[in-house]
Amino acid sequence: MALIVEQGYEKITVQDILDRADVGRSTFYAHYRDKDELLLSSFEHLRTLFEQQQEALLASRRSGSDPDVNIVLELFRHTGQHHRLYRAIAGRQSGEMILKYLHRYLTGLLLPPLGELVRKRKSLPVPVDVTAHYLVSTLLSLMTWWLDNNMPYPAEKMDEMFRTLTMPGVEAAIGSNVEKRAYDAMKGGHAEGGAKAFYSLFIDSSCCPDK
Amino acid sequence: MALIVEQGYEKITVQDILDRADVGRSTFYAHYRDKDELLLSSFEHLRTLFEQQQEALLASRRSGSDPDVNIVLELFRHTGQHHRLYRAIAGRQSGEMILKYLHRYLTGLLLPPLGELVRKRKSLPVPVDVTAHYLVSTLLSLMTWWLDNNMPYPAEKMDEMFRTLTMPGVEAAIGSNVEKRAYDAMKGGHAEGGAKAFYSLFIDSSCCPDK
DNA sequence: TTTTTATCGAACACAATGTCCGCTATTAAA
DNA sequence: TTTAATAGCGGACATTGTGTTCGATAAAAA
Repeated sequence: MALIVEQGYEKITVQDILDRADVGRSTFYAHYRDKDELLLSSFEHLRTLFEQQQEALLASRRSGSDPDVNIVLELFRHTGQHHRLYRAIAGRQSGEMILKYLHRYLTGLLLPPLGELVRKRKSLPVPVDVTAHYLVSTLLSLMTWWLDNNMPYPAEKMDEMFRTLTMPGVEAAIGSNVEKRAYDAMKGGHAEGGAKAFYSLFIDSSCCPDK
Repeated sequence: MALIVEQGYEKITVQDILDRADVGRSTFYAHYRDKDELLLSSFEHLRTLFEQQQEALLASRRSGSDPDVNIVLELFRHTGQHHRLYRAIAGRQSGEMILKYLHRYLTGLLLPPLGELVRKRKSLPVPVDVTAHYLVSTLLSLMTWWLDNNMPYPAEKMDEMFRTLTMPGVEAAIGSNVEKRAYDAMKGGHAEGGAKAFYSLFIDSSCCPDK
């Protein structure tokens, strides 16, 4: 991870990793097929950690008064908590391989609730897959910016900015007017109770897909 | 370009290029330092072509009744016109190098008018640099999607979708309310006359920076 | 004590990069 | 038309990086 931030993922050679980790060449290849697999496995650890924490959080909230979990906020919190690692994974110096992986993963997270939301509508100003692609790209680009600039704002502020930028547009894109209240409530700082349909795009109860 | 679409930029070797172009090894290195420089030079040709066309378009419009040029629409038109090349440059199979270059270029195009727009405002819900980063990433991601999916919609429709998705959010991000009319006018399909301030973000008269 | 397991380092084949040099067309100048 | 300059060709080469193999060594498990 340090090497990624130092010289960029693509430029790293296996020898660099060997020297830094003080490990023999054959030892490395006994564990990983190549550079990519090493990075992927590191990310997998973080991903399962995140999903376990979300599951725990969801369980604790289910008994409480507010059972909702804001996925985007939790993502910012999680990446901020492990910012040194995620800066390597999703930052400027990261590689294409892992960014594509992240894009797919986030799409899997955001697409189901979005699809559910537009299921009943017939014609949309913007097709769903475009909107989904847009949402994931935006989230990823905001995260990258945040991590690369040493997180100048708290996760909560980033979540707020993400919503401010994307929500009105998505609302227009899915041709919703019923959910106007959700956005207004959200903009006020906290959106509890009442308006669900649109806001629930990220207030998801099924955040852990492979389970 | 064909090789990029076939096997992805990163995987291409200089030998592949030599074989496909039926060119000697030393000939290649007499003209370009490496793979990157070859792609960059190809893109430079397209970029200057675009800027020249924009200049011509601007000159012809200046005499007419509507002197405005919609940069985003022109970008979609231009990339659509050379879609085979741009699919290699900005598509799924493209490399990180050129995408970063594109990002910088588009930022140079969109940042000045955006900065001009928020010059007078004191505090913003979302900082300008975040909004700029967001806008460029969104535009780039929509273009990539469009090219990779064989351009299922005309450039005009893509421009419309881009606006539908981003404009309301940007409006909220720069704390504008005066420009509400601009967005409404735009949403109607065509926004001529009247509302300028916000809409002019992309209706730019200084589209060719290096001049 | 014996066996299993993990690591090490050296060596190797292979692929790709970028450079060098001498040969040969083609083209432009003398 | 002859001559000189230019551009391209292709083979050879040093270098760097990749991924594999093998025998030796040390520590942990049986």
